[in-house]
Amino acid sequence: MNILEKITNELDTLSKSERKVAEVILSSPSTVIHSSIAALAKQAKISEPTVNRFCRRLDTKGYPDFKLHLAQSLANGTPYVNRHVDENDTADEYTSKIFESTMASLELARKSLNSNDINRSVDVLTQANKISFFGLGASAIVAHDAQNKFFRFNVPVVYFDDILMQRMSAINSRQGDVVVVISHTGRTKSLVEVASLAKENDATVIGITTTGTPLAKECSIVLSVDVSEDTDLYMPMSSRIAQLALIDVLATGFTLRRGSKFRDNLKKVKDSLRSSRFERKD
Amino acid sequence: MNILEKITNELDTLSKSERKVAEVILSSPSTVIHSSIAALAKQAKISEPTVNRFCRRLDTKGYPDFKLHLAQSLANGTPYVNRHVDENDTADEYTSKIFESTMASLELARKSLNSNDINRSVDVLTQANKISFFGLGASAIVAHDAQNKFFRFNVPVVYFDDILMQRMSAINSRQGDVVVVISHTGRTKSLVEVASLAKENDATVIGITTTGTPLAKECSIVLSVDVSEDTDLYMPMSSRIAQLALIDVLATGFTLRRGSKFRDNLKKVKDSLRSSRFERKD
DNA sequence: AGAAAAAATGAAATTTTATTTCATAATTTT
DNA sequence: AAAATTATGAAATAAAATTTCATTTTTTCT
Repeated sequence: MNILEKITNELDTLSKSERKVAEVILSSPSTVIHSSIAALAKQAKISEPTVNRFCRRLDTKGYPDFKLHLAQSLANGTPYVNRHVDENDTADEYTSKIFESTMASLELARKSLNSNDINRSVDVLTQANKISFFGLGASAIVAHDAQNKFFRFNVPVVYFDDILMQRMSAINSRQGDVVVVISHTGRTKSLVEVASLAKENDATVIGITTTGTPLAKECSIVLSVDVSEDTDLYMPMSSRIAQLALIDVLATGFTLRRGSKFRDNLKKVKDSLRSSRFERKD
Repeated sequence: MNILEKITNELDTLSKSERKVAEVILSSPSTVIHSSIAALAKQAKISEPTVNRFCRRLDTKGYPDFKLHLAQSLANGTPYVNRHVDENDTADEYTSKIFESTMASLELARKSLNSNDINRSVDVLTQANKISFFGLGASAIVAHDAQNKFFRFNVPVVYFDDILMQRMSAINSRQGDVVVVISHTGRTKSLVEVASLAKENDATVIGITTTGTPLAKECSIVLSVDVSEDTDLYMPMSSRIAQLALIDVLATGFTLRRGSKFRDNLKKVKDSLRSSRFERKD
């Protein structure tokens, strides 16, 4: 844990003099890491042993060790955090906030993913007779993207962003088929039903959704993508990006499982697009 | 600069004994931050003053100060970098690599964006009579996503991922229309043509592409989204994610420009979806 | 190659910094 | 209000880092 947070937390377990030390440190931690124990004691108007005791109370070995912890906390700079866009933000500000929040979400999502489930998903995907990706709204584009990727693998793949098509497709699915259902909320009724229908028809259902949602309960494998809420502007933002990163992971797992010869084919697919592009001069 | 990198850089300006110190530090920096100068000297089999001189040569005030720098470098953790997926990676490894590369790309993309251009883009978007988003392949999903977002704003918006439709739409465009053309490579012939057609017909053309591409040259406003190459598996990965983040930025700018009353409407749009979802228990 | 100069190195001394000890002061409990 | 507990700092001690300086090693220049 960050030592600065720790100081704040334990502020009330400290004695009066120790609190003075804490206050000096909190008010200007970057100065403190360059101060000797004597200098800090003087600034806080207490004695050196008090500083020492203060350090020990925070589970450090002594003053130099404490400074080390402090230095590390300061170094952590701005780890990406969700920063909310504010009414009066300049373009620069909201751009930074959005990019940083997105990065923070990716970090969170990565933690919520379980490599075991990814492995199992890659297993079933590589062995599938047919792969279908279903999503609605913002998740539709994720399904769309997945189709675009898996299509390059030369496997039977479809995507639907239409409730009825999804339903028909789910009903017609069979053993050996894999249905990937994508929904951030995991509460979209029609998608939950589609998942359940596909499962009844013996398809393997992979859910890309948040942990513990109704959709998660209907799936054979759940790939949990937990991100902080997309509350800023009432529209999905980070969630779909984290889902796309997961699609990349699945696609990568797929190609790795298929071996190097398969990857040569991918290169051919890419090269086939060349004639549609303007040449690069460099 | 990271002190570990600095040590590596200056390795050949160091004397023989100092290099021994450097090697011990590089091989196990986390041990060193808990060692005294004597302990380190002993481990490197040199004298204490040598350690001290080593520290000074790296522009630190002395050994304790050096340790502080070292601690900070260690705390910085792994700044996100592009790490390439390897044939023998485990699921955990390639998942981490993909997420981290994505984050690294977002960081890069954010730097390549110019807030002035964003501001101008938001300007023209808020004043547009009609907005069209065009993309092909992986960029098609970005266009698709943009439509999804801007549709909520209750403005006339279309998206096309079909060459002919894009062409027809471009030809029919007029003053006051905004055409957003999305292409990572910026070299897709048909898209460059579409951009040029739209421009000839007096539409404002916003290009979401890499700096200095043929597409960029045809646009009224270029939003440069530079990411490191998506070379890993011959398919677009980070590029489309960075583009999506940019769409979020534009959508956010749009709503901020429109004011708070407009945002209440967005909430209504979101709430309208509620009945299609299973209730949340919490 | 060999002498002179320069640079590098470490032992010992010194200085700085941190910690411990212990007496006293402040606070809490009874 | 006395006793017990806890907090505090002065002084002593210990530890760590730095400086000084003599010695060794390396480099440069005949």
